[in-house]
Amino acid sequence: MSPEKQAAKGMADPMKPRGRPRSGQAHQAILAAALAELARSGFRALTVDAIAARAGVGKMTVYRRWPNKAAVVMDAFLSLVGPATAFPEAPRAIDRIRGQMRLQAAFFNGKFGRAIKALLGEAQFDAELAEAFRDRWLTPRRQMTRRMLREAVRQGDLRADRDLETVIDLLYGPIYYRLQLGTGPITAAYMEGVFARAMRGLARPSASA
Amino acid sequence: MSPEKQAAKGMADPMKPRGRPRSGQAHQAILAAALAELARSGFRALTVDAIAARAGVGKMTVYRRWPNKAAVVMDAFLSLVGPATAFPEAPRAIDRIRGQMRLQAAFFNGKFGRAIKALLGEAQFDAELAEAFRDRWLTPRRQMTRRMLREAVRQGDLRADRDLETVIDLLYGPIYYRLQLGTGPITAAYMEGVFARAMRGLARPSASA
Amino acid sequence: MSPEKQAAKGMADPMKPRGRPRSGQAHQAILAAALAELARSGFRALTVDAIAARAGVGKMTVYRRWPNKAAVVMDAFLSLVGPATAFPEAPRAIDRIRGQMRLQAAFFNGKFGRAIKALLGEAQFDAELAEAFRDRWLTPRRQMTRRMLREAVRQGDLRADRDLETVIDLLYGPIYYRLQLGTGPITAAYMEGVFARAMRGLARPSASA
Amino acid sequence: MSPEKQAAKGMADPMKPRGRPRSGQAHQAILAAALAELARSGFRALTVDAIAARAGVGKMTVYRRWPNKAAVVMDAFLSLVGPATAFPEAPRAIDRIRGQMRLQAAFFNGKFGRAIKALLGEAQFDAELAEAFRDRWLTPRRQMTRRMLREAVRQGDLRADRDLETVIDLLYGPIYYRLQLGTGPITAAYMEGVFARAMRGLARPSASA
DNA sequence: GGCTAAGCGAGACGGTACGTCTAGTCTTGGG
DNA sequence: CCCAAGACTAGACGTACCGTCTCGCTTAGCC
Repeated sequence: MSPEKQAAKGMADPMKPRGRPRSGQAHQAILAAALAELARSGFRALTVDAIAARAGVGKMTVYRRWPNKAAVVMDAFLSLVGPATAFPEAPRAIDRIRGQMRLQAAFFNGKFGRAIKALLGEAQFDAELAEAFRDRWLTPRRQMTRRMLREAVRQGDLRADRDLETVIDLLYGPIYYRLQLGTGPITAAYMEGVFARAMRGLARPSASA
Repeated sequence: MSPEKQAAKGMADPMKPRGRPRSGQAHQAILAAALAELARSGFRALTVDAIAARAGVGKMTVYRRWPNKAAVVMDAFLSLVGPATAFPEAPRAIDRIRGQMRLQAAFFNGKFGRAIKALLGEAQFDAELAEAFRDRWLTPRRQMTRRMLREAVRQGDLRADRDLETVIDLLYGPIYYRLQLGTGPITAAYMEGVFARAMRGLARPSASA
Repeated sequence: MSPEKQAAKGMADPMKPRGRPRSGQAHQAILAAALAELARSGFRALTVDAIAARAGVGKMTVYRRWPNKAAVVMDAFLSLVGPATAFPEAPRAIDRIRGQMRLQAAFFNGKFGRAIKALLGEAQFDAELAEAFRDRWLTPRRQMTRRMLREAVRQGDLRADRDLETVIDLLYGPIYYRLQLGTGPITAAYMEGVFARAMRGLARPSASA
Repeated sequence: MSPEKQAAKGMADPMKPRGRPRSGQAHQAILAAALAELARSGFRALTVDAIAARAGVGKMTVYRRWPNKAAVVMDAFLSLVGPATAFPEAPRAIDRIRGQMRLQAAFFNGKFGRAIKALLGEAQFDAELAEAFRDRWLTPRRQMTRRMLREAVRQGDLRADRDLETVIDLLYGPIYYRLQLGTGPITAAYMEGVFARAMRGLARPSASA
């Protein structure tokens, strides 16, 4: 998926590189073009020819670096959004989580939301793409969330829980669900609702004995 | 999407239908063939030609009834699974919900799970398909769940909640999340975990005051 | 090809016709529509659906009377031009032939020329159509020409010739040649040139001894 | 029609050609396959898919070079028969013409005759195809005939004639007429008959004064 | 007046080929 | 060995039209 992985195909990694070196300029141009085409046409209508043409690059140069169209677009997307949706600063970890959920809601509502939908949709048909999505988008964010959750437990705001994965799913599942299924708007208020119910629980206090 | 909607395109709906009526036999044969091809090849590899050939039907007969391959397969899928994943009987509504969640987990693990993934993925690119998915798969199930939730409130097991939509998202979001993102297996145990945490809440009892 | 031939398929020709009789009105409407479509779209672009629609007739009603689209158009064409291109009156038969050749030139230049081209073109792929063209267009005209030639021989203007077929070919071959190959305009002057050279011969008088 | 003409569509003809050059091998393979399919199935039944498959070539490669199926087959035909039906050697030009007419009769009776019929038929519906037929089949042959006719005049066998076009039509019109209309067999004897009558003329010697 | 047979307008049917499109690979000449 | 350009194979797509079939109805002659 990544250029490094591509390059590793040749066996002579530590050897001195021969011939004309790859143009970093081309790399950037391709990513930019991919992003532009993604915005213009959406994922499906977008063609590799169009990306190459817009980048002023041969198609071969694209395929030398990425195995297929989905991978290019995925990389373009990730290169762009990498640092976004961080956890805002706050004294209590629980508030940082809540803040991040609000940020994510805003994020999912813009054009990035559409891009994520498309990429995630395509990933249903392409295992490698799905892996890339998990490894480079999802996992880092879950990692961060896990850290926050542990901190919140330490600070006495959350119960200790052996299975943080499920906890994360409970908090973030609903937002992806709405994004993909389109059952309603993804607003800050909605995220607050999810957060509050997840914290407090749905059962009547007396009943859960 | 559905044939009825198709037919409604003509302006003279209440008029008596003229000409040779559409063959219900062909309709059924196409749906069956679509299902068979879906099982054999998966959604992407499956072709309309193959469906038509297997159904012993001209390609035109397929395209006369559905606008594209996704719509056919969606209809085929829905015609099959329509009645599945019902709420099992139980004295308390809250237990019926939990039971249904376990059933759904099983359901999502089989070939239906793969079909749903594919359909849901495709729906990210096709608004009409997305609508069909919502209207014919999702909405009826949410409707049913809503009824169950109200019953559970009446029976004193759940808090009253003005926003049942969010409650449903909290319960079912995680399962779709795992299905689509592949972050872990969808087991009965997982569903129990989701259910339990959603009921009890994540916060330390004292903290949520 | 003709309706009579169609009707003769049943074995009980002399039997009294049963059931609803065929509508003469539909027959005429179809021929008229075929002609109109021929003028509008040319032979290739013209569709049976269009003919039927314009005639306000079901497609079946067309196919009950003619075996295929070429046959309809051929009939439409012949019904129209039947009496045209007759031999003009003149005291000497040789002049009637020359006159008819001039008429034919004019005829081939109009829209009928285009229709003949198309019909003749199509006939290269359809034996039945070719037969119809020969039987109903060509043969009657050749018959007439043969009679004229014999008369001209009797009147002392032509040599006696055992093989009138070749003579006719010599006179009329060139006009069809130009029509089909498009090597030049089909004018009255051209026809005169053909006629004159055919009469007088190409060889130097002394040389042909 | 021809590949050169195709290529000329781009505006930068004198520019150095960039990118991978078109494969001459593919070109030849397609023509050969087209010929084979023409022999096997006839013009109408022959499909572009079959040509491409037999040539081991993608359909796109066919359509990149020719605008439609008729154009391919025409090119294939012309590339094959280019040099055929030459004028046989003889001391007197008039005999060379007569000899060529006999050769042409033989030629038109074989499978080439059927191909010419089909191509000529198709050309009635396709102006470009007709042009190709004229430019690459007909015109060169007429050119040659014109030269022969002039030589025969010089040798004293033919009258001088200002309008050689009409003379050629008189000699060759009948053969195409029979080929297209099917009014009789195209034999050497028939050609002799045409030739003789054209030379000597049809009129009674005394009458044509 | 009812019966039977065939024709009627409409339009769906099976089939087949078309010409277009895109993905991903290969091949030029030049850097 | 990389690059831009663009041709390559492969194969699905959606459209078009052919000639046939089927529906509910009408129109005739015969009983």
